[in-house]
Amino acid sequence: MRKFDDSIPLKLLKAREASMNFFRPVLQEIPLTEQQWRVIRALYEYKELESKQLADLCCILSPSLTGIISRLEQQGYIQRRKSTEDQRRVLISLTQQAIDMFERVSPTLEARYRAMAEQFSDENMELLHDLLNKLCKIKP
Amino acid sequence: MRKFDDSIPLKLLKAREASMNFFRPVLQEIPLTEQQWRVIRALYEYKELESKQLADLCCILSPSLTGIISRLEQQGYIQRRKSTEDQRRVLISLTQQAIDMFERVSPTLEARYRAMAEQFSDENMELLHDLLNKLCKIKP
DNA sequence: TTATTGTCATTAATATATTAACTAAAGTCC
DNA sequence: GGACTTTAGTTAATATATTAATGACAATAA
Repeated sequence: MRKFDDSIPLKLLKAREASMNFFRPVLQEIPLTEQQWRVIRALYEYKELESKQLADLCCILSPSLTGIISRLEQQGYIQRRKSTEDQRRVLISLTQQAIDMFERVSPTLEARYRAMAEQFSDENMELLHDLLNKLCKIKP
Repeated sequence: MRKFDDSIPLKLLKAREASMNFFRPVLQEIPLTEQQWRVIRALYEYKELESKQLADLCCILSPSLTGIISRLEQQGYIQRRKSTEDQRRVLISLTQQAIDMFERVSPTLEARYRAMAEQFSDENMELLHDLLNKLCKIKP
């Protein structure tokens, strides 16, 4: 039978942990959680997003996102407004404070990312990106 | 600057989600959570483990494991005993009920795993295993 | 227009993740 | 032996994950 460690989901989890070890210390000093940073990073790039789009991009389920959003709002990092056309939709964007914080912190994280890529090798990096893209497309 | 989607940690997360979609429905019918199954699977293979070893194998932090263990114990799936040499250590093992359940359910999960591997291709599977092993070894 | 159906975000309930603090039991040094 | 340090497991507090259910709004069909 297949051995315990011969499991793709488990290895994906462990590999993610290994990669996150490069970034966690930086985020802890801000302080921001991993998920909060993911949300902020998405909003920095897309400017304004609906809650559902944000959840999909960040791979966070809606009920979790509701809490993350409200905590980030309390910290002054994001603002929300209701869509004028569709009163159900909520549009979310970063505050200037968040933009400033992002631009201050991201160089450090980018440096950590390069350190990780260097240790892993750019070639493996590219290979892994491809494989993960393919894996994301499989459907049960 | 690096784009939002060009992130290894995020892709590892999304790939893991895609792969777990093959197994979640099976586990939900037992019902067991993903983490509970990971613990049971490890114990089925290693027979008896200390809490710390189990945490390391399953990639679950000790405080989380404490809760998972106590819930599995309540459900009659595991039993614990104190080590005789070192009174700090707790040794955990499956009950017969859990062994029976495991042997009943695992064929279905193995079939799902083969379906996943087939869709992804065995070649990609092997390549991904290698890359993830390498990635697990990097240190900040 | 009304009744039906579907969608978006949230709430509720439970399980897990994360960091810090704590307890009990070993191990170490003197 | 006694003070110090370390280790295994747990508890505490907060954040997130997961599924089900809800409320408000929108789209659609009769």
